[in-house]
Amino acid sequence: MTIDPVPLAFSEHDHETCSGGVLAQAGALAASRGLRLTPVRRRTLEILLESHRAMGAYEVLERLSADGFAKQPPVAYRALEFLVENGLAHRIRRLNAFAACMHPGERHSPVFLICKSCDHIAEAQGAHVATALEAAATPAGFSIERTNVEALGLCPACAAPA
Amino acid sequence: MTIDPVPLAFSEHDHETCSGGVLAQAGALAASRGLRLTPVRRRTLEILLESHRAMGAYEVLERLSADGFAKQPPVAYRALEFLVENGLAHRIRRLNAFAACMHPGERHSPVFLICKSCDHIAEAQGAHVATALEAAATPAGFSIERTNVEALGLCPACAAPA
DNA sequence: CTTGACATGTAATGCTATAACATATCAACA
DNA sequence: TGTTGATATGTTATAGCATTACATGTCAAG
Repeated sequence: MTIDPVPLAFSEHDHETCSGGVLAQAGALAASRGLRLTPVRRRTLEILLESHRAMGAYEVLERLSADGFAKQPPVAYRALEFLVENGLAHRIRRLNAFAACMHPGERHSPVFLICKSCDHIAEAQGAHVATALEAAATPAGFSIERTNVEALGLCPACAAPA
Repeated sequence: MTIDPVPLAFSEHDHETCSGGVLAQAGALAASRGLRLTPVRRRTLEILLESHRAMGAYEVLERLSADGFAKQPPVAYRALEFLVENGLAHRIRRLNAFAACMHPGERHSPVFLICKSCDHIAEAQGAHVATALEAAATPAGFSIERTNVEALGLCPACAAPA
């Protein structure tokens, strides 16, 4: 599977299929890497996958506790950390929040497009951005390990006249 | 004045001249735009300019209160917000911190290079990054308003063998 | 010298994140 | 199969970041 040039996040789509597919990919990835996708972790990912929005850790925590998990912050933070570490979710720093990765297991340098109006988030192809970033860092003698690239703006639906 | 291709942040340099110059630029910019660079605001900028690091709001607040300003969070946050809004400082989201802008008044799409070892921050040329970002957002129909581009890694000094 | 806009002082609170330690679970191996 | 070590979870407490709300002060225009 390759990454869609146009992310679904901003379009009408069959979200059941969308999220289900990603969940399946995530499960397969975890299995192939010997990761332990435990109940809390899996459930956390499911919660993130319910929408194309970023959720704060405490919002996730609420949901988890409604499902019978403990309601202390570390529960959510640990699950989220696991997902992020293993490429199953992303941290959206601008929002102090987390979003499911829509392309788990695939090499991608995500660029997050954050709609300031509807709060939806899409993960765009950032390969060229990553290249440009390397080019900007190299003359400074800086070696990049990780990057955050986030753009705030308006998605097509919200930009369209009401 | 044009932007240095290689930022000074990661090199030995005459920091008095460096920060003094930026402060002067900032002052001129404020004057030309009719901005009120009040004592707290000016002092806040000076504090940020003392090093090429990002400082948390509470760290700035400590410094301000030592200079006789009130020691409540809004004091620091308001001054920092003013500086950021007017392009005299940047917010480094990865660190929940703030850094002085090294090129106030000049059009630039900053890319922040954050050394994870010495904590110094350089502001690199991000024009090409911005172009690539636009190119990534356009097919999604997304219109960008603001961006954050941050890279974590090692600066030349810290990457060099001890 | 009044008015209105902007800036600052101050108190209280809310949100985000982590440290530290106890307990439990699970897989590998003796 | 029982021990052990690694990993995961429960739980308490606290640290760190940020904002709301309202009172007070300052300054320039009219």
